[in-house]
Amino acid sequence: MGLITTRPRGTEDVLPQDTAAWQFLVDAARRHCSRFGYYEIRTPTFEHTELYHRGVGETTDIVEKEMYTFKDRGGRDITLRPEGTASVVRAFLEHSLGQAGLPVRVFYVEPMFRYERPQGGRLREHTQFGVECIGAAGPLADAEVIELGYEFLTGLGLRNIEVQLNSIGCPVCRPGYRAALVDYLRGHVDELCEDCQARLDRNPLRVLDCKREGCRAVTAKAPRATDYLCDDCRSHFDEVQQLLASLGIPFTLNPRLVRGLDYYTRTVFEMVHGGLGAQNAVCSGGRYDGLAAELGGPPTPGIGFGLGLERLLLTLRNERIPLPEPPAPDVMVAVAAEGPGAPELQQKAMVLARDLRRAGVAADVDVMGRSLKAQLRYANKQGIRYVAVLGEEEAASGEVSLRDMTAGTQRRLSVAALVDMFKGRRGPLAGKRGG
RNA sequence: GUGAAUGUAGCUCAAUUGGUCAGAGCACCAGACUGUGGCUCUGGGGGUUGGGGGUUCGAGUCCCCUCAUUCACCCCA
Repeated sequence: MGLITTRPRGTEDVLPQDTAAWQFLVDAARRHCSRFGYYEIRTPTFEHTELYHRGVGETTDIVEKEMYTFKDRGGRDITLRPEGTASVVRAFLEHSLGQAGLPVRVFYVEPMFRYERPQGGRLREHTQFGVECIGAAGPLADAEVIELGYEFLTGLGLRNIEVQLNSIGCPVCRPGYRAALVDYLRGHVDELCEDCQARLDRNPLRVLDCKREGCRAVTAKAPRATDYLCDDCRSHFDEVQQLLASLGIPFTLNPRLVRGLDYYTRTVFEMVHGGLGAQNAVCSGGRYDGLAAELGGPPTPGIGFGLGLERLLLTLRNERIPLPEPPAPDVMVAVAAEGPGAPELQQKAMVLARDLRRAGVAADVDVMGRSLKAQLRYANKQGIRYVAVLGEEEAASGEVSLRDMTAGTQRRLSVAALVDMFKGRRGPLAGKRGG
């Protein structure tokens, strides 16, 4: 394969046989969100690079090494969106969306770009379904957002979704915790891996989710964020848990859960599913009470999550959860053409197909000029159930021979009767198609 | 960015220790007494063996580089 017939690394083509499943997922997300009173928002695919430096944080992996950043022809510093929350909060501030009343509840389904080494369930371009609830500071909003994500996943038929929950405090209590954590870790520096030794100064909380055995052994006995929460954070976290319990959403507390983005405060969560390999988080999010102010707007609390659709699709397929296949046309108009009369019959076939389509029927027609046998083979392979054969004889009497490919039966009927027969049908018949 | 494995027709894979080894199955196209699919049979198209360089009389088979894929790490959706 040459360069021009190969897609860029970490990207994916969604082929015709897969688009029905994609549309189903996106539709499901939209319906689900509208049930919760969330409205769709669309933001640009690229933003000023500064938005992510300020919003996501200078020391995060995303900003340090994963962004697709470039200068446009006007010399502006631009970055392809690596995550959704910063853009949404930016739009919230730019358009003063809060004026319409709080909270502002929105969702999006948009592509994200991160320069990472591709792996199962991890791409350089992926699609994220995310929601944001902006303006509500209390635990009710946390519970609502988590409920929305959890019900979405289980509603698709997924079993064994594990909700992991933690609280990483706020500007009041986190410094104290951070100091305690650093203090503890300093006593075990030599047991930490190189990466974590570097993290100690830059972003000590991140040492907690290191997977290396040595580090895990150290952090297993490290102070926990939840033991250092201030009174407000403590009660907030307790109430979130009570609410989840009363909503019937099972969860487990994971003190190692810290999330890689700087804007998180208080509640952070992930929904994981086994069978995804190392990339097992299908949905994750948290509260970001300081983000709006960080971006120069009035202090405004918020909470949301991001959910990777490629990863979700992978999980659904692994779990053998049935997904829609693209429907085949209802009927195909085939031409039984012999000799000099062929062009005229082909024209009539095109006209008949047009009339069917005008009547709302999904109709295929041969454009290859192939033999009747080949046309039938084609119809069979495409899963088209009915073939209307148009030959000299039929054309002369304004009829077609309608063949039912499933039953193997055939009968003559007028063109008008054919259109009527399909006209009443609601939606295309299901059929198999492609690979 | 680190480590490992892999890379032969659209797909799944063959090809003794480097020497007719560029093949098979499926798929595709076309035929099988000429207006009819699915089954069967016959025939056909299709690959500069990911790309580049090197060793050799000769490389898909050995060496180097590069690109890509997969898995793990890093991290995340």
